[in-house]
Amino acid sequence: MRAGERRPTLADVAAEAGVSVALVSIVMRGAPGAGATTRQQVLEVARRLGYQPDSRARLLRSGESRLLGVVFAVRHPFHDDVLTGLYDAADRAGYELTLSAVTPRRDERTAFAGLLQDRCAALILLGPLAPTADLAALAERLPVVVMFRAVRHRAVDVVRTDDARGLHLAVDHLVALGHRRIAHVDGARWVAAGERRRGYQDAMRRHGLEDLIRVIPGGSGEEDGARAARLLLDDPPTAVTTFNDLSATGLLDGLRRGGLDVPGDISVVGYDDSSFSRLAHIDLTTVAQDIDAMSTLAVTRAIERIAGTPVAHRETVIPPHLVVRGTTGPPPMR
Amino acid sequence: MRAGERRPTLADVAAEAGVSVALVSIVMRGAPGAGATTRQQVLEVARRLGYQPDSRARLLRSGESRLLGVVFAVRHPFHDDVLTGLYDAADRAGYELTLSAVTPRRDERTAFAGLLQDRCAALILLGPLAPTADLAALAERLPVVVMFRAVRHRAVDVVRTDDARGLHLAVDHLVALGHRRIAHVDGARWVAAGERRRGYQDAMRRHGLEDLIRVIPGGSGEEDGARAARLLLDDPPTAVTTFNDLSATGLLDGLRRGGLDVPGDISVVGYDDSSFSRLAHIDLTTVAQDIDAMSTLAVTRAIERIAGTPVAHRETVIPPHLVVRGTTGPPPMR
DNA sequence: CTGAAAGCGCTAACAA
DNA sequence: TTGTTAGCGCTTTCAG
Repeated sequence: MRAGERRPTLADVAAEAGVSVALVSIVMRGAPGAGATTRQQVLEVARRLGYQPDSRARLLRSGESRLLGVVFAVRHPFHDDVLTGLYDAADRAGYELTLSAVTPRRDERTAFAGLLQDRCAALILLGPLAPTADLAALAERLPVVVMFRAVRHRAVDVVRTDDARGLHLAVDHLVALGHRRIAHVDGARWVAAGERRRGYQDAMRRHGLEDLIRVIPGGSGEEDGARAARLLLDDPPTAVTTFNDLSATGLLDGLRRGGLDVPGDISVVGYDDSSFSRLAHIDLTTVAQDIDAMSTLAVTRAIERIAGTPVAHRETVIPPHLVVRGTTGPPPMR
Repeated sequence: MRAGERRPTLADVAAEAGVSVALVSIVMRGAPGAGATTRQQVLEVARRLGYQPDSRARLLRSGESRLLGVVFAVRHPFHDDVLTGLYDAADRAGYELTLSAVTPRRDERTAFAGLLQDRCAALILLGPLAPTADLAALAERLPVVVMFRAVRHRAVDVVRTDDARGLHLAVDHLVALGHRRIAHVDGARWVAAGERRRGYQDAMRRHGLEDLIRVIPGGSGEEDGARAARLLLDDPPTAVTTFNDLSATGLLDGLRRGGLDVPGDISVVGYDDSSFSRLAHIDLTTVAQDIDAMSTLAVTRAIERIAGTPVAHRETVIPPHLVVRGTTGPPPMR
């Protein structure tokens, strides 16, 4: 960029084209009310001058922001896929996305504040950890759609997966293969951990296996899975469901180091269908959430709220599906 | 959000506090020129009304944007770490970041355009794939800092890793362990692949191993690594360097399936220190880039350009370092 | 179909 | 220390 050069404004284009600014505005927005010839000319001048409309001024004047703020967390491979879906959905709806990341050194509060100042019309939060009260306070100011987490508050919209059903699918799959001694590695206090644990317990009961229910303390990291493996090695079940894929990979490694073959001796099911779960040497059977559907739903819901459309349900729960890969198979013969 | 409720403006706060808008503006910015008592009062009213300054109006008026646009790609675990570093650096410098993602269905052009409309003061691009001419055209409009890629154009600033040196480190490490037959799995046409390949070749020559230079066609994905493994199994070397971690994991899997022990029979070195390379069961020796230093440098450079500070070098090249983990060891005895 | 004028929420002169 | 005033670049009436 050469110094001293000002970016061209509407007025510059208007002057150069010999028309009024209002007309240029009409042309740039593609709004009706300009002759085809004039339109061509203006467009040509704008291109030549390298004119870029200033979205700040535009939004400021028009009052409407058509801007959706998204808060996501880095190092969640899962969120990357969601962003992809959200961009698609926003694009289809004629909205822009503005992103604010949560990083190890940038908390949710900061991420929220940034978006608030940008005058987003609504916020979409991916698996926020903030207490419900904070989310409710936010929702006081603008429509808030929370994804991948249940929030029991009437001001907050929720689009999440039926996590209990996810574990039903996992257990059903294992039982169909012939497993009975199925353990679950828990997700501790993480978002959705409780529902997944209860899903596991329900499913076991439904199959008449309540006496074999076994919940192992865990967490969201690989090391949590590895720790769980150590706890299981003394008396290994024939199959394990887990809170998430990362924990499952740690578990896999721990079990193999302990001399067990997967899936020969023991089957493992993850949760999330993370990108690394697809890697050939991990090849994890896992529960996948329908990210595209959920993204579309979240954007639609946000826009409905912005428009003030009455919405019947605050919470939308999407069924997950099972992706069967190489870490599950029949139990070993006795 | 209850419908019909307008967000409070400066004027609302001023009216409520019984002072002028200018004074409120001064207080909200923390600028000098307001009495302590008034300041307290105004702040209190603002808090009570839930006033949030409108950064768009603020920026529009002040002319300065203090906004850095960042283009990153989704599904690059590496970029997550860079974002973390960039937020830190921007925060220290008193700048805001606005993110625009490249996704499988949202190309770089679109990502650039979005930021341009937001009137960023400068752009930071993480490993852009766009041709140099496009980047130069962008740099015509505002300062552009490219990271993780060499761009030979006087209008574009570059902060990148000395990738050749990265492969020198890898080869030196392997040679020190006693390896001589070291192959390199190439990154095809990807950003930086050429320099890494040349780094490998140089290092081999420096160690008098030019006759043992062996470049295997590859790519950036796991499947490329797996394919390379098949090519190597006929006549395996004792060590392999790779274009990146993902390719290395595919290679690892392919080699192990082919009956080789890593690192007993063959050592493998990745590149990037991706988060998954740290997973205990992958535990990949890899070349790490100094992300924090590079992030700080990129932000600093962008701000220098915005301010019009004369900058001596357009290109800053940072040395990488080797992270030794479990996939490298001495070559097998003969 | 086109132009003139007002004002979005804010900051920065300047005046009081 | 405080208030008044004039815009930033744009959209949006409302006249012509």
